[in-house]
Amino acid sequence: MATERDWLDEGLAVLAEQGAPAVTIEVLCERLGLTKGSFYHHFRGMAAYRAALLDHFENRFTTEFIAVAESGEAKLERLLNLVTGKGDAAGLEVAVRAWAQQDPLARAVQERVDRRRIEYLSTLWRRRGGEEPETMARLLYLILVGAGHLVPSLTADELREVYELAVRPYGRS
Amino acid sequence: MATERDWLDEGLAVLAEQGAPAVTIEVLCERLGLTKGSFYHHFRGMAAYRAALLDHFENRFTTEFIAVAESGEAKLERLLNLVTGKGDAAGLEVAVRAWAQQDPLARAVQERVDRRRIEYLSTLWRRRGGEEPETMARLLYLILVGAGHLVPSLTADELREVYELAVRPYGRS
DNA sequence: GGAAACATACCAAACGGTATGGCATGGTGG
DNA sequence: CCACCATGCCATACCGTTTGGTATGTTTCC
Repeated sequence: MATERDWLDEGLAVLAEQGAPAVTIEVLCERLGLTKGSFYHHFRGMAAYRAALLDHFENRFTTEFIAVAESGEAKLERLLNLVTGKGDAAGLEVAVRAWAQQDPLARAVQERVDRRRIEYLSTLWRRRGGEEPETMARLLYLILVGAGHLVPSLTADELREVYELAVRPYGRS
Repeated sequence: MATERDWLDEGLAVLAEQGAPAVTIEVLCERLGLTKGSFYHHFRGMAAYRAALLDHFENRFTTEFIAVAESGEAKLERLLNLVTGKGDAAGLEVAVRAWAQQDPLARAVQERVDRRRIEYLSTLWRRRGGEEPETMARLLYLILVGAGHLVPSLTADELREVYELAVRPYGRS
């Protein structure tokens, strides 16, 4: 028995592994072990599903982005781990950005996601008493995004070096 | 009358605008105003074309990356312009990175491209007498990559601010 | 010099396979 | 009864590939 949430989570997984064009009803059905009848019970059609999927992505990966960082000290450290860390988060980002280049709706979502994340980093930096929080937030975010796209990925140590060089005058966090 | 080079340039354009899955023989033929017979005159088949396309990309967008920077003073400035500047260069980067996630050959190409660019930035920084050239090269490159993926793009001024903040202790270039 | 053979670049059409979204019907368990 | 799902089918579109043919040079060789 599958819930709507299951369909959406599986969609994000397919997105991360194979990109937006691979997110089809048949692929989802096969991976979930269900059939099309089930899909059409939960969603009006493919267009509605895609919209719901983007909504799901926006909620999970901005809210979660912030929530992970907020859950404890060394917030920036946690964000770095989130980028290098668990498997397909980076792949998902890559896939969505490629999707955003072709689909206006996906682009709108990506735009909100980027803006909200940068805003959060800005308040985070301001909270620490850093200077130029807006620009510094952009710098940190560009590093995060870049690190998620580099081939091959930087090692954790290399990324830490880069990060420390970027925040040089302020020391570690 | 089309040359093999025309097919490859058009392929890069399709790649930048619509992503790797859209690079099909039919799409290329329509855009070039030619037919499939012409395609099969120049290439053995789709597999051979894709390999040639990746090769074409690697040559143009690493060699060109370096050549643009080397052609005059203020080399890092020129690289920034290359990112924000002319149209679909950023879109091409996004598309190829998405492609690299699914195709091993594309991934190998992307890996070489990233490595060569970082190596070049490293020598550039070393030439200026900067400290920690390897790490600084990675920092600069992550900013470039991140900037090319952000939605919406940073303005030229915003990007310049970020860049100046990153190289803070060394002043402008 | 001139005909024959070849090379280059392209066109038109069709084929075979596959994937896809969509839907209609029928079943099952709570 | 109804949410939930299985099965089966359709119509379509797409895509790589093959084949055969056209038109224009270009070389070869008697």
